[in-house]
Amino acid sequence: MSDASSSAGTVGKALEVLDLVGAQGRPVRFAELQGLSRFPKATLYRFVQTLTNEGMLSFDPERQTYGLGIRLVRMAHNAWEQSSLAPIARRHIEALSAQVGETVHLAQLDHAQVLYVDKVNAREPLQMYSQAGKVGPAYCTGVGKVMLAYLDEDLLARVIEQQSFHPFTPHTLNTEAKLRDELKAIQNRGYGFDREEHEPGIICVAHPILTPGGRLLGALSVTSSTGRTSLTALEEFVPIIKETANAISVEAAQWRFPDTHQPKGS
Amino acid sequence: MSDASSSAGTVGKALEVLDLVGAQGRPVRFAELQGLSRFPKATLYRFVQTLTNEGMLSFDPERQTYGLGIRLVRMAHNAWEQSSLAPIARRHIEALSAQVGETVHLAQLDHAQVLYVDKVNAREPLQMYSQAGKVGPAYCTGVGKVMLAYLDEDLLARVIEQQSFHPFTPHTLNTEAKLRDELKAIQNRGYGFDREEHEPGIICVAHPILTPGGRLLGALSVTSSTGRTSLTALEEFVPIIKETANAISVEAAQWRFPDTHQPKGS
DNA sequence: TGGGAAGTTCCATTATGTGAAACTCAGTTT
DNA sequence: AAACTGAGTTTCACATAATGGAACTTCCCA
Repeated sequence: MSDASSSAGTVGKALEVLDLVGAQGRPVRFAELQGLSRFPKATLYRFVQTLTNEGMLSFDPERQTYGLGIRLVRMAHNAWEQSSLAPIARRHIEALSAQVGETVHLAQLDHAQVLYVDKVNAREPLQMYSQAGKVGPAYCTGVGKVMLAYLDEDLLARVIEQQSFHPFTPHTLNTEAKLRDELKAIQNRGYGFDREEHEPGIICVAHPILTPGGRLLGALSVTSSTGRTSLTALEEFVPIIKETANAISVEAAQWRFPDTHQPKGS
Repeated sequence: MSDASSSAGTVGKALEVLDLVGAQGRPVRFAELQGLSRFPKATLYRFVQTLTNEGMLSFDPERQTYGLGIRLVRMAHNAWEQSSLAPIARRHIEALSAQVGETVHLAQLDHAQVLYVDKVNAREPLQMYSQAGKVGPAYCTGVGKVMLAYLDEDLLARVIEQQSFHPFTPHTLNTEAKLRDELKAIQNRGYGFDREEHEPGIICVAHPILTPGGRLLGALSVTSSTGRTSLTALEEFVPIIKETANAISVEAAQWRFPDTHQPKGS
């Protein structure tokens, strides 16, 4: 009961361990984990055992290392398929990318971060950091700022608290005040920009995706580089982007389950 | 203590709920879940709460439905990145696909099923069921049979027990005896075929990926359709496929972690 | 062949999970 | 408008399952 922030129950702790393994980016030995986690050896050991038995972690007996398990991949495939946004948006963002000839990102807000859930590359892909499944900062990406702009104040305050405001580039908005001003501008304008705030040379126009009721679903962006085009040129695409966002939103709203209850059979 | 098969601890039960949600393929209401799960209402409720708080499930307040959460997508990205096979194999299978001009699959064995972990489409993609993250039957796919052929007898017996032997097509090997004969043939030959055993018109050549020590890592296949080519023609590719499998295997073996322990800082 | 570190098991203690039942609160139905 | 319904939520006495210090077993390296 000391910090309510993360994980009270057993399940939460187990997931914490899972994240810890995932965060390393490579399979880890037990001892490494022990050093990183707040749990005593025996406790951690049991978690790792359980998770391995459950298929959420995989154990490599040759190397004596634990990695994220294959069951996760399967689950995530389901997650992606059933998330109301990504599968529906697919063909729309493909069409958009084809029309504008640039890379398109689809993102959602995950806690205080941007999660890229899908990406369609331009014919000549940019060399950049994003990728489906990757997370990025919210305060200095086009999609991130646009989504923040459509959060209600309570949540926004909490999310802003968690931003690092690390100055990735000279253009990064590195204070809450600057960010808040930007969010107001986005609210007025209805869309936002990334002015090389996260990666030098990378710019984008981003647009929110809202339910008809105004709830935030996610955001999409058209991304390019200063070498290829300019913000002014990208802004030309806003009408098409807006249309795409709308189309996704409408389709997502129609996405009802067949009926209140389903037949029980397979 | 009735069936030790699935989930003893709390974590296991929570994951069971998670799978249940995932299995529906669409967001579900609480009542639906209740009907499907073995847990009493209050217990199930708490699980769903916990999982939602943890970000493993997402709750849509408009529709009052639960879906798999966004945290899973993030985890899966990590899983894919740190699995010893998929990221390493990427460029190899891309090269292979470019060379042979056909679709290439990379698969691993997940319990008794084939999990497709990556896929590179030919220039003209086939209309077929596979996709990264999807699972398929082991006894009637090229990659599946090849992997079975390199399992040791103990495990093989257990895995075979779990095959349905459903006759997807007239060519499906629908008995254990037929399958066992086929596995022997594969062991002698070093690679295997799919002779329209899973989907009519879909054929492939599959090759195992083994560690230098002989442990099974996965399998890859070159897939095409009877309309486009023949098994005999596909068999021509075996040397290149074998080479690719080898290259992947070698690279996977070198894939050591930097050192026994890592610095603690972020 | 001994010292040390990694990995594993034990078990008394206690925190956590459990689930029947009671409650709330819509949206019906009478 | 009062009673009913059923989904969703909360409560609380009880029991199971998690906890972690300490002891034990490898396995490696000197």
